[in-house]
Amino acid sequence: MLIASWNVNSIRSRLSQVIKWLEDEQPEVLCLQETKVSDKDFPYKTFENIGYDVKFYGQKSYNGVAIISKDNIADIRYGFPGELNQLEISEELHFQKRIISGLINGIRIINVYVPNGSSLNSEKFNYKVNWLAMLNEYLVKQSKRGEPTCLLGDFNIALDDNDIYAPDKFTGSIMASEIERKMLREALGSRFKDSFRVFEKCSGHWSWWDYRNNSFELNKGWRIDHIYLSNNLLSNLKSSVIERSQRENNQPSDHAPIMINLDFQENLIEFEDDDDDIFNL
DNA sequence: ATGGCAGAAGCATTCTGA
Repeated sequence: MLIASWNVNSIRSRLSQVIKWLEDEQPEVLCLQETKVSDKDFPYKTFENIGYDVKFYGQKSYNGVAIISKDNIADIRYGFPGELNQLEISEELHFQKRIISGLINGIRIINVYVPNGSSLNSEKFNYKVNWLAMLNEYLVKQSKRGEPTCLLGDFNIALDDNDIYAPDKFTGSIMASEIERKMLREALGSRFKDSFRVFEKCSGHWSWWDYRNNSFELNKGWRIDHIYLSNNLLSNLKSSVIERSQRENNQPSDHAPIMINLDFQENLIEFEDDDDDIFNL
């Protein structure tokens, strides 16, 4: 079972590239971030035409997440608990669509687009810190359910110095500060493992390259897109890769897709739903 | 310290991203 994640930086601009990639790679699940489109304008039919189910949670211009799946997506959660049922949010608050979750083949998929945070002394950084605290709470609840869980997306955090092309230049600043790393580590706890680091311990593997300064050509990148697995899925993990070649496309996203392969031939999932629906209050 | 590049909104230019 192939499960992938891709920050596409506008699904409408990247639609043909994403469709081509789905047809070539045939993943069972692809999670998108930064779709940058209102739900009423999401191009879901293009995905249905090639055999994928689509669930999306977006807004005009900014943010937005989606789950694309060959198999049925059940028990969908839009946003954090209660978020969907809040009254219409004012313009100033600029309500941000950054998390969507669903159950696919017995696996809980949690797709996140963590705020960037701009700079450490900004109001946006406070928002990022608060958002990570909400994610922590969400994941604590999730782990109590015992479901096999795959947490993936654009985290906008390089957890380790070897996730940055020039750690001496960036460690301590936005996406690599001690407070962000601490908060993400706490949210992950001992509950989740970074699938990529199961196989690859070295530096030099990036998922994002800035559009500016010839960053891709110079291979100046960061690894800020991650796929985490709950411990009860680790024995099924066969590979975890970054699809770097997609960054070479014409008019590419600034992120490359990332993808894992889970094999259930030997270890079948056994999980009983306890119907304790703490997420839909 | 600032800008580089790209996308959306919307039609000139600003805002946002990372």
